[in-house]
Amino acid sequence: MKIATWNVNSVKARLPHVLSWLESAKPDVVCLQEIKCQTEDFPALEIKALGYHVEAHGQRSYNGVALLSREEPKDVLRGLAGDETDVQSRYIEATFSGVRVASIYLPNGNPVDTDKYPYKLGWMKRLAVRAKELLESEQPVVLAGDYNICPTDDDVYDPVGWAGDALCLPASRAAFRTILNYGYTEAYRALHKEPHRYSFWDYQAGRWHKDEGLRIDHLLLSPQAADRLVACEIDKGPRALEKASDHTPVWCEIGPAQSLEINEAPPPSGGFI
DNA sequence: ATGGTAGCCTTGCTA
Repeated sequence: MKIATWNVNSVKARLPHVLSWLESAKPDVVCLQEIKCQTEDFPALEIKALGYHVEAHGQRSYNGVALLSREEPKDVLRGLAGDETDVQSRYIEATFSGVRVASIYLPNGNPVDTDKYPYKLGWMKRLAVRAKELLESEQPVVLAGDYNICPTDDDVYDPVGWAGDALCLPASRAAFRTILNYGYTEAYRALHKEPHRYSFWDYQAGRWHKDEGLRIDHLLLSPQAADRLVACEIDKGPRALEKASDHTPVWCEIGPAQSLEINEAPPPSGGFI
């Protein structure tokens, strides 16, 4: 089961890239972020024509998340609990083949001396509560999305220059580690040790061509999902295209559920002599 | 060199 996350920076502007990537990469589930349209304006017809179900949670102009899937989603949940006053569309969750999958667009948090940063940390606290609830369900869970967090300096092209940014501040990284410490596995880092592999390159200052990026798009796996993790890759292809999003897809492959049965050898025969 | 790019349905905001 191939599960991908991709911040598309407007699903309408990126529709041709999304369609061609679905056809070439053949993911089973795609978590989209920054669809930047209201739910009813999501270009679902074109995507459904490729055999995908669509569940969107949008808003006007900003944010917005969606789940695309080969299989029909079950138990779709829109929005992150814990703050009834929060009107930003940043969270959607559903079950596919027994795997609970969330598409997450975590707040950016900049500038850090405004109310945007406390909003980010508060949102992460609510996400941690939900992550813990899901863990206690003991099902395979994949929390995928644009976390707007560089987990370590190895995930930043210029750690010194970015040290005071909301994506790199110690409090941001600590909030991210809180979720990992509950028992989630960050799929890319579990399988790849090499530093400076990125999922986002700013449009400005030729960052893509200089490979000066950030790794901020992550897939967090519960133990029941991590036990089945067989691959995780960053697909840089879509970022190289004309009219690209500033993010590129990251995907993981979850293998079939393992049987608990153990093929034991017959018990030793014979006895005391 | 204090810039630069992209998308919104705006003429500034967000990233």
